[in-house]
Amino acid sequence: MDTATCLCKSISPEEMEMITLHAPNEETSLHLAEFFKVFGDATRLRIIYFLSRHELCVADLSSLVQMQQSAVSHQLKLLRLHRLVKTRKEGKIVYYSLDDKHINSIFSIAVEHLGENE
Amino acid sequence: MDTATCLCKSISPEEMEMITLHAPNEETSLHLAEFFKVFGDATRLRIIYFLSRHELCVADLSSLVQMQQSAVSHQLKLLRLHRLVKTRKEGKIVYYSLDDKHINSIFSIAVEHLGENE
DNA sequence: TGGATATATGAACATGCATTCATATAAGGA
DNA sequence: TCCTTATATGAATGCATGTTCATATATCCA
Repeated sequence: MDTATCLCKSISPEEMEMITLHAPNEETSLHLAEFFKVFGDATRLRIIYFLSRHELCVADLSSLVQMQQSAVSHQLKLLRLHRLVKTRKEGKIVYYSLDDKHINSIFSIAVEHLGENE
Repeated sequence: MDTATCLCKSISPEEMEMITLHAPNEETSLHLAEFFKVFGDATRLRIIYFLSRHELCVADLSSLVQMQQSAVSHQLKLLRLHRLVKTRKEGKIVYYSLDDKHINSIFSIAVEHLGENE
């Protein structure tokens, strides 16, 4: 692991410098990675799908995704932490709904990508 | 874990049925999750960033992301598997470049999301 | 052919994380 | 107040995965 000089001589030192300078810093790439990680789980994706169709309580989500209430609660906590869902409490019942308008755009692009391969 | 009937009575059985019927099947959500998982790692994100700026050989990538050549190769293999990068061989040197036009759109949306929170 | 360089890859290891189980909290009803 | 129901949460567990080390393959050069 030496300094970032181009070994292949296919790219000028100036260009190399530019690329390095404008690279996202460690913090930024970590944040981005954390964000994408949230979508990297089938259960969470299904939860997000159901919430995109209708506001739902935990029990309903639990039966829709066919997972234990505890598992769903844990996942919802993570989604809340990343501000992808919001809650509304009514007595004992907590209603969850989506809290991010970007989600659908991100999904459609991902689906496009998958559609083009194979 | 019982069948998907609405427990909260906040949503009609017909609507519940519709939501369930149109839900992405297990295979689809798994594929989507796999796709997002690829972006859920800071090292891979940095590799993708550098490749978005310039075609690069493994050694250059290795010094740019400051990781061992082996680690970079492993990650590149994963990116290749998901058809996010493509390769071009010239003698001993293998040049990598991006092979997905959706990547930038996905990134800009993610950055938007992060920008809006805090 | 032998050596050097660029890249790929398998095994090992450590860490992260999704799920489960048990239990806590909170609210409503009897 | 006691019981039931809805949700949250901490600890434990098992599996996935990123990195490293050692080594294999492939290409170029002398």
